[in-house]
Amino acid sequence: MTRIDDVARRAGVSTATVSRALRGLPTVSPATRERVLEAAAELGYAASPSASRLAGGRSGAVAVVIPRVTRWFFATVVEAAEETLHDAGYDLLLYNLGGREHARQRLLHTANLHKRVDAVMLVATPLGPADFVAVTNLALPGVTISSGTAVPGWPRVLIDDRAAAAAATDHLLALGHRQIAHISGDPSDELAFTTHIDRRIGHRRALLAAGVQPDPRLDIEADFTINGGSRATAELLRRGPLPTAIFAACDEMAFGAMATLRQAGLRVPDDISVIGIDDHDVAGVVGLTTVAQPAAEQGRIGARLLLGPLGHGDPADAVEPPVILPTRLVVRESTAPPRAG
Amino acid sequence: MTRIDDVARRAGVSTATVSRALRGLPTVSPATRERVLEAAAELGYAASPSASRLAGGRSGAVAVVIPRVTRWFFATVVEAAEETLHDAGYDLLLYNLGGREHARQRLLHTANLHKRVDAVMLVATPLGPADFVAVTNLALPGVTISSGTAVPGWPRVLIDDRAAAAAATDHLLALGHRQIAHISGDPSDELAFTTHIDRRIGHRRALLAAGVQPDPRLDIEADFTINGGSRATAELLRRGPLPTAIFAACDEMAFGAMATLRQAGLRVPDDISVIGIDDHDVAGVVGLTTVAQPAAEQGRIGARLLLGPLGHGDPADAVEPPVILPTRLVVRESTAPPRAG
DNA sequence: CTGAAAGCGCTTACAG
DNA sequence: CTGAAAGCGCTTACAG
Repeated sequence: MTRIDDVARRAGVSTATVSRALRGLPTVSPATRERVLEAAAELGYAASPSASRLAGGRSGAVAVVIPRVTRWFFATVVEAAEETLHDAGYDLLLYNLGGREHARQRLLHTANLHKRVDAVMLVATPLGPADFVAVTNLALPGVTISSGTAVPGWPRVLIDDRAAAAAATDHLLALGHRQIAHISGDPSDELAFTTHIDRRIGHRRALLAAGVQPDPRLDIEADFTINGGSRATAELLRRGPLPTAIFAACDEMAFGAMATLRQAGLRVPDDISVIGIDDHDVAGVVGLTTVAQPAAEQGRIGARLLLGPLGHGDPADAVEPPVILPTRLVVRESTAPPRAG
Repeated sequence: MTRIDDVARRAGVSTATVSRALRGLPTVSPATRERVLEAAAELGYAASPSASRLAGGRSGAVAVVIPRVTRWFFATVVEAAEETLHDAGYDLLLYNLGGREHARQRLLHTANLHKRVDAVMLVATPLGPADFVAVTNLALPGVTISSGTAVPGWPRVLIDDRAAAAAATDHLLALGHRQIAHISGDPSDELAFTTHIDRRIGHRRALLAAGVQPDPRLDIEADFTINGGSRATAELLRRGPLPTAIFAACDEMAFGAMATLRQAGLRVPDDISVIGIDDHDVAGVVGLTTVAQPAAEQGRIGARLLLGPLGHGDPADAVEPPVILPTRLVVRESTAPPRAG
């Protein structure tokens, strides 16, 4: 493998100069820089990230921590972040927690992370008090996406989950629905993964604002997957009373709800309306009405905010107040007024 | 940060011994090992991957290269591989090519990759002749998933794409269909991403075996996404003649087809049948008949085959002939006999 | 603007 | 079974 001294020899300079020239430091004469770049290109040289990290502290990699790549929102965030990061020359270490508590522990409470990466992107990752301390002690730049709690010094990118949920519920209310079921996360699971909590709050507020008393029997929890939405809906059907509409806290759960309703012989929206949040790629296919959120944009903006402190960003990207992205209601065919009677 | 000599001091041994004890080398007395492990635990020590890589050559990371995380198959493969890899103590570097040719070039033709990772997992990644040489020169262990061409010395995990496609077409033929459209990839795009080529071959062979002459007007290309499937189907409707069934080379394109048919006022399966390949999570939701392939298993097996050469695997996992996983027809509601008349 | 030298934190022969 | 020492390939003060 070509090393830095191969380049140095070829360019007739010291390794220190090669290092400086390649990293674009200003303290190199244009002529020298040219010669170095040429030699490096001819040799197909690229600095060893390990050696760079050891000597200089920069690893050239960013950790992206998500709950599950197989969920639409997270895959979309990762895809956008990946492109931004790689374009800036950073590698992406993917940590898919997958609901495994030990995976979260291992990641957060290990000295390893900050020896490996220059920055961290935390996507909807629950942070208990101990985790919070661990993350803070990381002393790494970071960004938080779709996360209720703020990490000191880290920018945040998110949507207004309460407003998004309220918009969904308001849509159903405006159609005349009063028996509206809500499928969301486990309400007792506080941690800092506040998405489902905020969505539930937005839903209830919208209900109360319209003079509708929330019915606990219509409030059911699931795990934000299609299967979870199916099971929750089956439980809803079993339990009674039958709502006239279902508001699922994410599109995937709404898909599950639609499937289960269909299997139960109920038509959407004739018998029951369904609405979600996300605007998943498939939403258009099944005609799901939803509150769209910009997932790719959250990943892209998050990555850019990370690059700032790493010296690769546009200073204009450096914001302190949270970046709150807009959502919008997308009406399709899964919602309609409740049946008369 | 705690370093190896902190642990050495605390355990009353040399750094060499700490290194050996922590990596489980046999040349350490049980008593000493115990003391070292204890000291390391108390200090929360974890070796710096960069230093390890530099000194010993192992980076503790694996590169996973995929076309697009946002597609079901790839997300599922990545999720399974991630779990297997992290459980073995390896980090996962994600390279999402995203159809960007420069991303592929940069990745494959850069000296960087093998300075960063210990092994490579290539998922459905096209390899031109030059790429092929580059990958071979990497001199890294690797595995290939869902890829037509073999890299010398790398195990392969895949399904029999021709058989899977033939199974789909056979199902339609058995129902009585004769005008069967096929939506797949660009037939002129050979590279080594042979998935769509093999699926088309399987389809045509099934047709011919049943005495049906393939109609070029019913053969249309798309990009394996939902939108691609929509557009292809719109084109099919425009072009005529209307087929009685559509076989999409992946479920996502089938979803797009279903959506477009619905918008065109055509009912599935009454007016037209649709079948896919994958068994995407959503397939059950929309009642799509499909040929299921085990995506997570491909990721899991691929990761295990990678761990073997890295000294972490079960030797029993070391196979040379390609691992060909079974597929199976899953009949749902999107296929039915063609309308009489 | 450039170079010589030290040092980053490990692992690996080499001795014993 | 254990340790002293060299070395992995860079970057960074420190000089000049």
